[in-house]
Amino acid sequence: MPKSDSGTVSGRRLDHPETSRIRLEAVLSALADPVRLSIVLALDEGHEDMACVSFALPVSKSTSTHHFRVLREAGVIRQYYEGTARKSSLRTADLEGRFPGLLAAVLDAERARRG
Amino acid sequence: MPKSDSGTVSGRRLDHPETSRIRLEAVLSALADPVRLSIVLALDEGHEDMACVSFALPVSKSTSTHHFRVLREAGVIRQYYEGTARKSSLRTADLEGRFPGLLAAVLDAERARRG
DNA sequence: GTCGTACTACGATGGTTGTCAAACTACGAG
DNA sequence: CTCGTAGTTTGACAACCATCGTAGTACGAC
Repeated sequence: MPKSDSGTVSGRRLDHPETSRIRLEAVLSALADPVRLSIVLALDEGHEDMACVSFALPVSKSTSTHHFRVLREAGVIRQYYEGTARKSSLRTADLEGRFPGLLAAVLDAERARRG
Repeated sequence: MPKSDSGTVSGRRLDHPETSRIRLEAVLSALADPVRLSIVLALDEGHEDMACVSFALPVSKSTSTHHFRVLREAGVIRQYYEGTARKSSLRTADLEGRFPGLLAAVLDAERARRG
């Protein structure tokens, strides 16, 4: 059984792409969904230790799981288990290194749109 | 019958969104396709007066038409008729005004990926 | 151990998308 | 007018995607 570095046993492997293998198209289509944009925006505003359930998304739990997985597999977020909760954080530095200015531009645009 | 300002009669209306109504998600998903990214990259590299056919895209004519329309309706490009040819140009300034840094970041990333 | 919480996995469904071929339209040249 | 070129439109199809409900798993608390 694999152990995560936070000390808890995870029933499933969470595979994140290496920074150098993050694909531009995957990131763009990951960000091209309103629900996922909300998640990314919330993570950027300091809610790094939020569990999935605390986002109050307008979709069901299974749909949430789906969106978080899309973001993770695209390389936009990192997820790790902590007890029964799954914490998420933005891969800000990784994305900035690979696609300079991209994430910031998207976040600025979305923040402007919201008022 | 509507006349375009280039002097030729167009059989169909080409509706472009106003700059202020360009939606972030539409732009992101328009750019999240390899064929469309190729088009945008080519337009940015100075082929502004290219007709659709000169892009040598790896898809059929009708698929080309489809992709150009998606880009136009998202507000990424502008199209106008000139004889039988349909010329396209990037709405660089419009996009920069609405989503500062976004297009540049995407173009840089894609150019880097292509070597 | 049992219970509750948080999330995942599976299966289904309706909608969107990328693709094509075939038929059509608009323009310019001869 | 006829022909060729450039692009559109339509209809089709398969693949994908966002969504859901239900059932299941992993963990912490008790």
